[in-house]
Amino acid sequence: MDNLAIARIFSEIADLLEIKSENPFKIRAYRNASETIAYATERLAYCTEDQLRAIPGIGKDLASKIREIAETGEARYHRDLLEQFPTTILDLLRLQGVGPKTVAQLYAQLGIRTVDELEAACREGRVRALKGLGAKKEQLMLKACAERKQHAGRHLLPDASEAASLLLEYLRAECSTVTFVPVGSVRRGADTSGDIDILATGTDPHVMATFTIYKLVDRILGQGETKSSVLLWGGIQADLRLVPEESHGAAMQYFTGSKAHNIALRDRAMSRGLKLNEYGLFRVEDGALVAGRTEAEIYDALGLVEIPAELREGRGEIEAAELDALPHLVTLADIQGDLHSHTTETDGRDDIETMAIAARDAGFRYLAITDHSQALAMANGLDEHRALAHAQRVRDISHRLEGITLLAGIECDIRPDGAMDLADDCLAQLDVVIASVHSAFNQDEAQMTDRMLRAVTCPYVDIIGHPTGRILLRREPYKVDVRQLIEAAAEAGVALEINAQVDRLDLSDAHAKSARDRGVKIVISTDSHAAGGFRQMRWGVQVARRAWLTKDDVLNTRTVAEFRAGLRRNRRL
DNA sequence: GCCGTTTTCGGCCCGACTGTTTTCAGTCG
Repeated sequence: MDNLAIARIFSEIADLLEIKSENPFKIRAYRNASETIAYATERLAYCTEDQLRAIPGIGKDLASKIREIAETGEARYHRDLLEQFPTTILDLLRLQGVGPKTVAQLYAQLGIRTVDELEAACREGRVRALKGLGAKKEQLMLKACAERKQHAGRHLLPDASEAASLLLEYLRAECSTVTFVPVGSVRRGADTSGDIDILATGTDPHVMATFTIYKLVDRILGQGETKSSVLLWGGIQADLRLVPEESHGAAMQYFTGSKAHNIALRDRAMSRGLKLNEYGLFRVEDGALVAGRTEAEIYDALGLVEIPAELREGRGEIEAAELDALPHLVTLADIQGDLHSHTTETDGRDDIETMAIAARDAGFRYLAITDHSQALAMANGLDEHRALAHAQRVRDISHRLEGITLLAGIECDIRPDGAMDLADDCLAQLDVVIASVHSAFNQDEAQMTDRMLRAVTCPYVDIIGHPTGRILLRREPYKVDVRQLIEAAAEAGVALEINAQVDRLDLSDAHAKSARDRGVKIVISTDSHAAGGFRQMRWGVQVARRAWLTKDDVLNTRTVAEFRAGLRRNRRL
């Protein structure tokens, strides 16, 4: 039982208690604990009750529940709650604009348990009959249902990757003579995945049976000799395909995709009198096998250097490979610092020093502490006075610590009219300023674009944080004209952020590539709210790689001195 | 449910916005 599984159970308990209108502080205790557990560095299933109780936010009761989950895989309290409400009710809670009170009301008065039932009830005008709900709310709910359906069956990259690596670990242990590799969108590092694809090469006759009896299989969707599909616990589908040794490379290529890349590649094969499929590259005239054992062999036979999986999206990679002009992609090891983090001074979970040490342990040479500004009241955002005092503490601690440099910064809100949330003379005294939108998300495109362009013109803004505001599988980006934003950033010398939070990954790969093409510098930041957050850097780097970024394109691959020299504020001096 | 005590209860974050209201409840960040 890994930490995330325990965290998920606590989070579900919190959701269910909310629907029951339980004591809000009890709910918060479960939610806090869920986050703490998800971020914890050691595996809590191996901890004793005393060790667990030493963790802030985990008391007697929660410690014993963690032990119970570690030993039995489940908590009785959680099961009891689920008996009072159907599990599907939790899907309703994830709809935009639908909270616990509404879910409780919908279930109690209309018996609504699923998104489909809610959709039907809205269409029939039954929802507006409930107290506090009207026709307009019905429309919003219909829209939320439609958005949900659009995302149904998709999963965030880390979820899919984690499920894939557990499955691979199991398969490799059980069938040692067979080679297993992840393919599909997980191998390409796409920000969301529809399913997990695994390729097996070898001759073990038990491979398929081994796959379908995996302990996390919820349901077998299909089972054959060369292809099987299962639905895993948690709703992720996994497909396994078995191919003979001589087709390994061709199958890897074929099943890694993407579709657009494969079509272009097959097209190229055809124009050379060749045919490409999952079994190999063949000559059309006599059917002779030209290549198939490795991917490199296949690309080579098509006159191309091997293309990294992340670039196989049909965005010009074949043309670049033909000229041997593929970028040398940035790696996690190139990253020297992190430029976006929060502490207990606003909505972070750990203090400055704890964050600094965790960043150092994660391999970073520098860290910018960038807490929120005053507009974010719920996060206890900083006004000018507190921001400067906080900056002083950051600098003091930086002097004291070995092996890491702290930069005193801020994540300053961009107000709805585009003004900065803090005065210029305050921003001028900080080392680095990120400007971000956290309010009035529903402005129209003209307003939102003007707002962000105005932020870019502020001479003390160095970086635009999570520039489109998307929350993957949950919230559409705000309506900002990214092209104009990139143009403005290029002219002003403002960097754009790739926020590595797994449900943001914002900029997206496609936008980051446009920014790079226009010469805009990129920073990759974890936006860590706790000491465990620095591990998320890898997901941001994954986006950067898919965006064709090299080490030179990314500001935080530089040393701290080079980085500071490259900031807009210092260049204009 | 956790925490920190002034040791065994009382405090724990809140402002803006929206759609529903006629004074506010629910949701979001």
